[in-house]
Amino acid sequence: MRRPTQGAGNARGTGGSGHSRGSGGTGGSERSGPRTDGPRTGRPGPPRESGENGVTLADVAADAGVHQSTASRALRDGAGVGAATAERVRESARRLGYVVNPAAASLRTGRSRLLGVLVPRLTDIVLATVYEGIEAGAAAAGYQAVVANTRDDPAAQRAKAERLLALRVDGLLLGDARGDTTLAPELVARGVPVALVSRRLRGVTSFTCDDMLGGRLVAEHLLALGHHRVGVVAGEPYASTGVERTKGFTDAYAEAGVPVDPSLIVNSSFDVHGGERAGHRLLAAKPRPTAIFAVNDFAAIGVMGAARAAGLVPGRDLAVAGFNDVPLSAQLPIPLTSVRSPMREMGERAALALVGMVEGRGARSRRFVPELRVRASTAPDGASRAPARTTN
Amino acid sequence: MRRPTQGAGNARGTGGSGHSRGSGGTGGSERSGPRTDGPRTGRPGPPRESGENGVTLADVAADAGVHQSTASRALRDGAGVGAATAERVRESARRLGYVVNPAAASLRTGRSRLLGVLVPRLTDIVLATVYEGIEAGAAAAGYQAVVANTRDDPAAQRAKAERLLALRVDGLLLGDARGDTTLAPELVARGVPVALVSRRLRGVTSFTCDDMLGGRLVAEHLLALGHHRVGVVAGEPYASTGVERTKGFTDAYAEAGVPVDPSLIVNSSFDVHGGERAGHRLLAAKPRPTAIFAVNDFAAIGVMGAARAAGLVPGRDLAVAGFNDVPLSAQLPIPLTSVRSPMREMGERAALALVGMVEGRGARSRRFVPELRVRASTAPDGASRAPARTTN
DNA sequence: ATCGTTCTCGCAATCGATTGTGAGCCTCGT
DNA sequence: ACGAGGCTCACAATCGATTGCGAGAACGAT
Repeated sequence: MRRPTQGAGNARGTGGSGHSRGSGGTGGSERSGPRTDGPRTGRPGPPRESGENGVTLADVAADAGVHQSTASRALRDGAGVGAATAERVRESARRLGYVVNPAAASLRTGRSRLLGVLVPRLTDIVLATVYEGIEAGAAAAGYQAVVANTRDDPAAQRAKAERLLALRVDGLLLGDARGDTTLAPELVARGVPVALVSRRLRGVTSFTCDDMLGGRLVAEHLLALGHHRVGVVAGEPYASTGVERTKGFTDAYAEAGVPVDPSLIVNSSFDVHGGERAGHRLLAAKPRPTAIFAVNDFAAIGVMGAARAAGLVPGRDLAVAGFNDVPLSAQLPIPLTSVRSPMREMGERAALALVGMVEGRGARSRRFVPELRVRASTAPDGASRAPARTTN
Repeated sequence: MRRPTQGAGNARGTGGSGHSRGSGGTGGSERSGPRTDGPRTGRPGPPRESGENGVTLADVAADAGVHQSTASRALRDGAGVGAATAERVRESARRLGYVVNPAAASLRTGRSRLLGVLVPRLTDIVLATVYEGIEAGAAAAGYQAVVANTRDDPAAQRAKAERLLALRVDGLLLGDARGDTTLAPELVARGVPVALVSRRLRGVTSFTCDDMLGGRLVAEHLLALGHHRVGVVAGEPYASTGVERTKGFTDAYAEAGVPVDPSLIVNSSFDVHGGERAGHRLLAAKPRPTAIFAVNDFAAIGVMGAARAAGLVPGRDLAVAGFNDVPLSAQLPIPLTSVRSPMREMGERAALALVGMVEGRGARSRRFVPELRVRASTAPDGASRAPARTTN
């Protein structure tokens, strides 16, 4: 009795709910009835299976006995479609194993539901963890994340960003923002929805750890332990993470009336090797520092290696603290004192926020608060002062 | 002011190369000539900017003064298009900043140039490294890789695979194949181009390290050092990597007439924690083993931690060997003996091979040969035998 | 000078999903 | 009972790129 439209078997053995459709299928005309048979010159062959299983929206619509448009609406928000009809369509879709073709939808809507993500390198467990959060956040919002490694190389960043944009991602999440580069602002100026994770940049919404605070926490801890001559392995100068962790640390020391000797602040790469090199340099300083703060756990591990090479036992002869608290840090032979930052959550919130921007809801930057994790690598400075007790 | 459709200035000052085309534009009729003006009910509004910058193939064609089809061919392989014309089209595309819309192309061709990748977890540096290779290989072939973490959970593997398939990836690269699961074979049966990386599975083309050989290399090394009572941290039983490394190792020992005590072979997760637990168990064995082979570097680090906790110095009181030779291993306080596997290359070749399968060229499995890296963590067994010299 | 080949290029039809507009049909009020 | 107002649904037109087929041009051969 309802929409006569076409025949299309609907073989469901449902008993009642009589939507029998009066006119019946008239068994014939496959296509949409009367058609101004237009000029029929070309004879393009069909490309191939549509997608996963070849089931298209038209198939679902035919099966449910409704028009494609109705089926489409029913499968989306269901607005403007009767409850019963919607359910029938959903059932058909389920039974037929229908899966929307994102290419078709994207072509029509102009949105891909893809989020591009740029990271220095996924082999850096910190970024990998952040990415796990991004993936989860994106998925929760119905988006798919697509990552690319840029090795912190400006040219690669630009190239990968364009590549992702060519893929028509709806937005870009940058985990490799550099203070000495203009890529991020340029993208924003171009109207591309952009958000930063892990590293900050003025003028671009970002989701980061409160690195200044993190650095300060370490400083306060070392100060309480009586360390007055301290070194800092500061990371790369173009990354806000290292810069701000260092600043928070030195600010706190300065406020305590014990300014950090500038010559004891050295830059480095964020890996074990970089930390090792920096460690050697710091340990060769005239009065040797009694504690070293590395802005990254792996760099801290490198520092511990350098200490050993110098015949020092980390935690006894030299206090060492890191940052990020990667799982490995707590399992080290000499567990590493570190600052825990909610990496996964940062990624998740960043992804959700970017989706918000994409969908017109806008978003505000957010800084997550870090927590100090004291372990064996930082012990009271046996030489200069009375050890202060710290609740572990 | 958008696409000029017809005439379109083509402001190029090119002089000759007379491809004047008799009929010329005739500047008139917008649409395709005669048309049975169909009923014109709906009046759908334009969705939005097409993509990156709104430049479409039609714009390029108009700018170059050719038909879309010609422009399309010119920008692709250039087959069937005059050299001069092709160059002119390419120039227009370049100047206008044209970028193909993958959604449109995908819709028409049925192929997305997307490669789906499944890994247990990107926070595992081994897989992250493999993925770097995959990304590079895919990019080199003009494809984009899309990863998802499955945490080695069968349900998640299935869910993520379907998700990726729904995205219409052209093929799937599995880095998390489990021997106790049928997902991979099922996908193959469904006709989905599938390749495995890192782990193997009978009947599915894979790109792996020759893990048996790797295990054997470690065994030979430890045998040469005189270790007769050895333990194995074997990893997860569902991963071919751990299983085969263990088998290669025990086979070699058996062949040498020194079968490994089955009670000294314990499974474990592939991380530090797992290695630590397994290490404790092994070190509690009646006659304590003098050497332990962990099928994964992180597990080996855990073993070293367990050794320390037991008052043993790795490399002196207990030989420890790992597998994969991640960068960290060589930088450890006590550098770890490990087996180097070409992780990045494996990923790259796997991606290239998958592309080959997608494009109809097929591909054969391949096993990469590993290399032993001897370091301080394995020293001659001071107790039982005369140390054999090994060329480092 | 005429005919046949080989190239080039334009035509128009898709691919599958989305959506503004308007036409039915039902319900409810008076 | 009849009209108004609401809901539901169908129409058909896109989105942008690809492609089989055929027409026309250019060129060589006889």
